[in-house]
Amino acid sequence: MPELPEVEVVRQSLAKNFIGKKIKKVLVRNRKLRFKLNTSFEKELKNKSINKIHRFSKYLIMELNDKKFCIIHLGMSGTIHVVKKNNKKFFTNTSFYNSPNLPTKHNHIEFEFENSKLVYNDPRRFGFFQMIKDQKQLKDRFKFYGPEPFDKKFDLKYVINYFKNKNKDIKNYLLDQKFVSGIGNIYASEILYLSKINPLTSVNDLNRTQCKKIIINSKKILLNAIIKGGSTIRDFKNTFGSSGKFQKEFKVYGREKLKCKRLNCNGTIDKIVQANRSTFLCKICQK
DNA sequence: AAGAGGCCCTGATAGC
DNA sequence: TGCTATCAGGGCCTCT
Repeated sequence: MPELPEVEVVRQSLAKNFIGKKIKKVLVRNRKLRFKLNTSFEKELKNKSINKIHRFSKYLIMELNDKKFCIIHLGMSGTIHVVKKNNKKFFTNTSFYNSPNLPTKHNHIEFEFENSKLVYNDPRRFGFFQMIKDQKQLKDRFKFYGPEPFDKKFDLKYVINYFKNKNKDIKNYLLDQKFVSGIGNIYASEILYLSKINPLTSVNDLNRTQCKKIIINSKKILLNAIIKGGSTIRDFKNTFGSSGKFQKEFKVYGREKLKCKRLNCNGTIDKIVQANRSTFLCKICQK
């Protein structure tokens, strides 16, 4: 679930709940995430307050009052849950999980605040937490990442220039974080569908108009997803990233063999595989 | 340098 | 029912 829009929705929720709050205790149940958690992790966070919560691409960046940062990546299956203290069992019993959306397994990391808890859950453990010691190190951490779709730098000149002498499929470039940051497998399909561009098209063969469309539609799709995510998540008071109600209306993703939603198109959505990942498209209206 | 492929890990689901 | 195979929204690393 976590592409840029989902991470942004999580960021907003975390900001609402934890800005200015002090981390009283850090509990780590499993250090073996995507990267093994440093032994000093707990100590570096204990008694620190959260000044701000930023986001870059699919990364959450917690800015602490000692000017260090804690970055969080949700990987494929990471979710963050907020548990409020008004649950009686909160600090007295480990089986406090009576929030219906909070899993009982794979809750690897918890930050305890005075009146609430942040719980990090991640079955596949492709996500990670990482401490960053200062602004400079933070900048270095992301120096090989391309601009976000919203970034002014992500313009026609940048795109055309980047595609020079390249010949991968456009779908793969949308997933390439060095080119553009924050787009994942779902929205890559959606962006190309909206742009009426076949995902198999080599970037060599894209004209200016098509490049323009990709830029505009990347912004459009992601912004819309943030708005939708924000509105659907509002009903979930303590839990973020829960499945079930967190649905979006995808035009192509997951719609294999269903009818193309474009007006006056008789096409059927196909599923193909590119670089070992599924791509959904309508071969009739995506040329 | 660019591009292809393997791999980290668990859980849900499909097929037999 | 229970086994095995396949697939999942990410990104890093290695090899060619």
